[in-house]
Amino acid sequence: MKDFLSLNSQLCFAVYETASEFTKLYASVLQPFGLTYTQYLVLLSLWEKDAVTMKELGARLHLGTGTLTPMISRMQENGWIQKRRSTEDERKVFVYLEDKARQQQMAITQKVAEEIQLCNIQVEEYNELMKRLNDLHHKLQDRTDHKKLGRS
Amino acid sequence: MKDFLSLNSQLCFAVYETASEFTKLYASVLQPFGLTYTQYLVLLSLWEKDAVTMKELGARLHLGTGTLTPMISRMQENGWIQKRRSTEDERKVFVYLEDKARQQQMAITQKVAEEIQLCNIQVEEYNELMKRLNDLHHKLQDRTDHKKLGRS
DNA sequence: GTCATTTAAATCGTGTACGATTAAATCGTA
DNA sequence: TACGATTTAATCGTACACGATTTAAATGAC
Repeated sequence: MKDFLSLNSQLCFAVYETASEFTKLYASVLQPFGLTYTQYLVLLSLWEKDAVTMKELGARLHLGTGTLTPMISRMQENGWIQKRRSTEDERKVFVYLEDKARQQQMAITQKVAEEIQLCNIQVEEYNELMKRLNDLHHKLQDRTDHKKLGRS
Repeated sequence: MKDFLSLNSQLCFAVYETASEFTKLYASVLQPFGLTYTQYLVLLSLWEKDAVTMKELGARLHLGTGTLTPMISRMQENGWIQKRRSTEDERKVFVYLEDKARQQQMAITQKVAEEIQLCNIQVEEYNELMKRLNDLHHKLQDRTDHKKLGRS
C-alpha cells in the first residue's frame, strides 16, 4: 500500500503539472491573439471540421454545455466564430468559423510551432508520449464502459 | 507546416483529454469523501510534509495564492486542515493537517487504489508514462528558464 | 392528433486557475 | 532608526469545468 501511495502520488503530480505547464506554454503564445488554450482547441477542432452543432463540438472536446455555451459566446463576441440556430431543427445550434479565424490560422500555427521548437522535443518523443497518453486515456475509458455494462 | 499542425493538434488533445479523464476518475472516487482532485493533491502534499507555509504549498503544487487561498479556506471549513498565522513572522501562514485528514488517509488511498486497479495499468506503463511526462515537463521548464536568462 | 418522452441548449452553483493589484509585515541599509 | 524595497497573503476580475436543473423543440406511441 505504501508503494502504491508513493507511485500514485507521483503520477498524480506528473499528470497535473505537465498538463498545466503545457497549457501555460500555449496560453503565453495565444495571449497576443486574445485566445485562451481552450478557445484554441475549439479552433483546432473547427479547422478540421467546420459547421458543427454545439453537441458535436462538445463531444469532440469532451465538454458539457455548462462550459461550452459561455465560451462559444465569448468567441463570437471576439469575432472568431458565428453561432446560428438551425431552421430545420430549432433545438440545434450550429457553429461556423468566421473569416478572422481562417485568416489567422497560419499566423497562430506559426507562433505555436516556434515556441514548441524552443523545447527541443524530438518527433520520436512526441509520438511516444502521445502513444502513452492515448493508452492511458483508453484504459480510463474502458474502465467506465465496463462499469456501465455492469462490470466485465 | 501541415505536418506540424496535425501532430501538434494531436498532442494538444491527448494531453488535454487524458488529464481531464484522469482527473475525473479521481473526482469520482473522492466525491464521497467530499474532496476535489486539487484538494486531494493538497492532502498528498501534506501527507508527505506537514506544517508548511502557503508559499511553500503553492510552490509544491505550482499554484498561486489566487487559487490556493480560497481552496485552503474551504478545506479548513470542511475540517481537513488548519491555517495558523505564524507569530514569529506575521506575514507567514502555516497549514497543518487535522486529525480527520490523518485518520482518513488509508481509507482514501484504498479507494483510489481499487479504482486504479480496474484500469489494468501495468507498473512498466506507469513508469514509462511518468518518465515521458517528466521529460516533457522539464523541457517546458528549461525553455522558460532560458528565456529568463536571455535565451541560451 | 394529443401528450409523454426524448433531445439540445441554456442556465445555475460551486470550485479551480491565473494574472494583477493591494495590504501588511519584515528587512537592508544609509 | 527611519524608510524604501522586498516578501507574503489576500483580494479581484476573468475564464474554464462540471453536475444538475430548466426550457423549448421535436419525436413517438397510442
